[in-house]
Amino acid sequence: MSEKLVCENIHHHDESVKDTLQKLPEQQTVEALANTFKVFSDPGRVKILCALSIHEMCVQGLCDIVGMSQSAASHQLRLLRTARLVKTRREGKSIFYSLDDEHITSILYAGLTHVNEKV
Amino acid sequence: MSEKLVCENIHHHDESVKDTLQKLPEQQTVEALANTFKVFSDPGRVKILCALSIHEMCVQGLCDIVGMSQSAASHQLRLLRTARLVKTRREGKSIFYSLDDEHITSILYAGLTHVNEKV
DNA sequence: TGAACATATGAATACTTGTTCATATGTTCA
DNA sequence: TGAACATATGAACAAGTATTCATATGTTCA
Repeated sequence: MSEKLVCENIHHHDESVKDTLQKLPEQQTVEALANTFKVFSDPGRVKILCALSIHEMCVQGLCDIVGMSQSAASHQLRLLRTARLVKTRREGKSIFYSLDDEHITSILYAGLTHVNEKV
Repeated sequence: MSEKLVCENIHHHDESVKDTLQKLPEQQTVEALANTFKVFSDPGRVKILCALSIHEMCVQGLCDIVGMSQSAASHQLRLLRTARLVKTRREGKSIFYSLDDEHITSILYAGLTHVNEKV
């Protein structure tokens, strides 16, 4: 495909590539990683996750907090559920959402550290 | 007032919302967070970042590693540069990319931990 | 039972994003 | 200087995504 682009003086350049390719995570893992981060890539969802890292919350509450319509929030919550980032619990008419495990918080924190540094 | 009793349930809900709203990061921060994670939400970019966490690399090398066209890689690299996740260094005709700081690796690791757990 | 409430879902739409193609910029070396 | 190489960029298009509107499901309580 891109043979034309392959560098002529291959020596150390090619070595680095080979070496790096070996140490790289598998394609499957890379895709799972990207998919995980994709869930964190929307302000609404981040806000939901932050809220849930403080307190479990019903859908109405989350709507109030993120300023989203009930429908929009519900769609996003389905995404979060599918990604196994949140779990639910029914209490009467309401359904309470909470984080599925603590890794989620540590991902948020890792991001926060970066964000705070760059300001 | 007698209505207070009726409102008791709502209050409980409302209290959580109020409390959570206070503890929540600012809107600005939430958006910065989401934008940061958005950069990690593409398999190509994740692969690039993983590669750079192992070794600095020129564009050609990155193309080989991620299996992207030169143009596509370059566009993605601009994104990474704009997000201040990578920095560049020129050496002759080539431009070498490397991670801008170590937080990036820790974000990747936080994600990896989650991904590995869910398998 | 049915009315009121809480949440979920499907379809349509407006918006965003990644890639490609063509071309431009910048560097080296003969 | 010009030819060859390395990288960057703009425009266009295809694919993905978030929201809205309308409606469906499921729960409680009178």
